[in-house]
Amino acid sequence: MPAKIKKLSTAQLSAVSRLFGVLSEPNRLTLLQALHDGPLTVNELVVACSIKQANVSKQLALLHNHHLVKRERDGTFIRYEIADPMVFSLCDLVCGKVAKDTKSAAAVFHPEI
Amino acid sequence: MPAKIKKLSTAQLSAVSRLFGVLSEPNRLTLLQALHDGPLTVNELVVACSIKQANVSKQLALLHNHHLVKRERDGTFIRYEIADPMVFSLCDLVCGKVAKDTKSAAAVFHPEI
DNA sequence: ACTGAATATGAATATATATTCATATATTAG
DNA sequence: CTAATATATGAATATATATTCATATTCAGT
Repeated sequence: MPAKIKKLSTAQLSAVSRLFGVLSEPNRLTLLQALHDGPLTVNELVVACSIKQANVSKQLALLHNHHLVKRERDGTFIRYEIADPMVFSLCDLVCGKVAKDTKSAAAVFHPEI
Repeated sequence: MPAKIKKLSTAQLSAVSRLFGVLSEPNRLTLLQALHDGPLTVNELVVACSIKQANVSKQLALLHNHHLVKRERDGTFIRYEIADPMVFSLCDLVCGKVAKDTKSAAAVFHPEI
């Protein structure tokens, strides 16, 4: 029997779901991943991720609104960086899950005896 | 300087984003939360969560496709339960993040000195 | 086989979100 | 102030997703 948990209010649930929503877009994950090793400017991200500049700007704005990245001006450049490394914990968990499911799906076709 | 990570392929990124997407919907989170304390039938979920039956069925199907819940027949009933408690780890992380951000947002209006 | 109850699903609609282009804003250098 | 460059944003479009209603399916009991 699982331990009791404090149930979230609908407001909390919608906040949580919104944050998950931010992570539910491949381009945004790509950007976060690119920022893993350190800060990058918008244009560096455009190049590194092969995403159009307008799109990069918008996705970064979204990530920034949700406090997942922070930014710092450097002349005409703006350097973005990870604001909360927690995103990587999240991605690790989900990634592990995905890997496990993929593996067991594969096992259906190649059962081990 | 953050440690190097193995970069995910675009296929992996899209799988990860899809799973986050599953968690990006308040009704689905409500259903998962309701299942936290143990298995429930579809109708019990309909009542507990105040979501229409057709919608509950569809969201459960989605959760099932992504191996987040499993089901078991019991006569005409179908009992759903959490398949992977990892979802609660995920929710805890995100919930903590949301709480922190909410708090610091509030601090803007009520700075401590 | 028929009935009633539980669950699932197709079609229609509404709503949100991503993407792109064109353009605006902001900053620095001259 | 002007030009050049980096970034952001508005408008338009395309695409996906949630929701609902009506109906189909599945199972137990008679």
